[in-house]
Amino acid sequence: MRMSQLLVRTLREIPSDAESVGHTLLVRAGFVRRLASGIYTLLPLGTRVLAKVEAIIREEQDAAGMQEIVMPVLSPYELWEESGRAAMFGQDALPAMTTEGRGGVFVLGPTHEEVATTTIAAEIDSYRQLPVTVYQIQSKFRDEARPRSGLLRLREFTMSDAYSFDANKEAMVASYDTAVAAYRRIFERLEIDVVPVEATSGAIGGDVNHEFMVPTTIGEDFFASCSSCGLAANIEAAVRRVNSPLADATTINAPSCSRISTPGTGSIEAVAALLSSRGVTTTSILKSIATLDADGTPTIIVVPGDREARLPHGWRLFEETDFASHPAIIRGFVGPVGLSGVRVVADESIRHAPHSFVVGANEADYHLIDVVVGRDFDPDEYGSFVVVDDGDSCPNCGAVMHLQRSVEAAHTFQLGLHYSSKIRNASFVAEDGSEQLFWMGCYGIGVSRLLAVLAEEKHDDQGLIWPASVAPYHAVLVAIGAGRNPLVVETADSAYVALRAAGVDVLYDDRDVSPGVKFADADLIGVPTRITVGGKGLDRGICEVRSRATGEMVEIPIEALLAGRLSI
RNA sequence: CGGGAAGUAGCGCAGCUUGGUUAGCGCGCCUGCUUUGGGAGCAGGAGGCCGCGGGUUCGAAUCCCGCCUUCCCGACCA
Repeated sequence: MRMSQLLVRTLREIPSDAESVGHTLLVRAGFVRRLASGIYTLLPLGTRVLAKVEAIIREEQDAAGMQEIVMPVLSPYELWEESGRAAMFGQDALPAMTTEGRGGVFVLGPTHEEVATTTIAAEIDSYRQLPVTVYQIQSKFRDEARPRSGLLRLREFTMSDAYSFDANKEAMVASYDTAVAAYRRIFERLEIDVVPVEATSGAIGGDVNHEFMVPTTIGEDFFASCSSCGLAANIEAAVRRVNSPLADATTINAPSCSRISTPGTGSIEAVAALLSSRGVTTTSILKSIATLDADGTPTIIVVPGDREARLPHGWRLFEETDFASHPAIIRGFVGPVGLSGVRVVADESIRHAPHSFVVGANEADYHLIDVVVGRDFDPDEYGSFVVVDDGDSCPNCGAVMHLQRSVEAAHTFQLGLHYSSKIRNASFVAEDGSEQLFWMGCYGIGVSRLLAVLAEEKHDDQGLIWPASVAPYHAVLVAIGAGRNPLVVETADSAYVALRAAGVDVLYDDRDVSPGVKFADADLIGVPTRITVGGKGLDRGICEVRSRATGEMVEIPIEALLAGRLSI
């Protein structure tokens, strides 16, 4: 490509809407432009990178036996009612992306489990046709409450999504492992360091699943990882080990519990402040959170006052209407003592606490003091119900865990029968002649997001530094003094032809601008190899070849360049 | 959805407090000349619904009200 023709405008100044360095560079170097919040156009350079990332994904998934298909962006609303996800996404998310068409309502797909299941169900009748894994690379639409950080969190973005169909659980696990292995190779080729972590399945459903996290400062996610055994889990799924029992109820010397007036203290901090004269701190208060568990059963989660409660997957916090229908539970003064008909679960760490606690009295403006766990209330269940923090103990080996800020680059799920049991006719005839449901898996890579991650992780003060595997061009040919030196033009033109003939993806900077501009743009855009042809070098029969990443520069004979070679 | 900030030329900004000539500056763009190995110089030029609507006023980029959009923090999140 001749740069004089390339649709690119580099910006010298920092765009006002860009916060992260990586995104700033993508904008300054002319890869992307914002159309609306969370909606971006990819200009030619950005498009080329995206295409190269997609090509790698295609190659590795094809090699793994996965087959590419193209499913529609639009899907009938009825399909989402069938799977139950119309209700799950709720009043806001799906309708916001719904289009009224002739003859029905169609959803702009946020993901494609329903469509994939329907598609495969129509094509596969027999176990003999299994296993099969299909994938597509396509736009997805999500009603993000808050798009952010450029390409990191978009309302419309490109995703590579794959769906596996198997005859039984063992086969599903095998397909899952195959897909995960393909993902690992993809990230290797992209030169992106990913950490597979255990995760929660969110709105997708299913049991076993992993996220591929990229540790980076622009991450909006956290995962906990063990410093010793390597266990890693998303913050939403991570649990901790509570070490050594410390005491039990019988050894605590506390008077029987009593009510105390605590007007207007709807928070742990307020209670601690009010009762500080009694030596009460946030750690001696129990935080009681009213929730509905995955089955809709009212459940109080009890955790130490200084910790954040972790809601297991599928649970949700009480809303106004829930408090209204459970009058015994008083917002701001929830407690585990004396509640009948309400399940209480507690974090393991309070089980053997060596002291009494302050808890909500389930009465407005009152708390209970001198509450002893095991004496005054007995949780129905103990578990790990706090959000893991830096320094907590690994549930596996007990070593210290650390939190890592990161971006979710991919997510893989073993769905089991989650969708095939809901979508009609998602079954096949098994070897024994019986009708069986598909065992499914689904897999997604956030392709657009990878550009943001790459830009953030691969740059220096001068600009972007693309890995060769995805760089928009392999090399940039810079002609110095082309406007006044016919020999430079002649040589550079010939080199451009020769390099292309040799299979080098080359960007030829033939613009009539100063050398400084050409060098600065070459660095900003981040093409891995820069070839400089100038009058001074021509006099000596050489040109310069420089590595963007290392700055290393070698001189090679003009003849080598004209033969399409970039080394001596 | 809660909190904060901001909308003035393609991009980045000043002007607004204290209303009043023709709304400025830098980058970019166009023309000419000079220049040419790390974002050149001189001269000339084009480009504005001052986010939108209403109000106050003789007069509004500037004051008041409403709305929209964008960014940040949080909530939420596949």
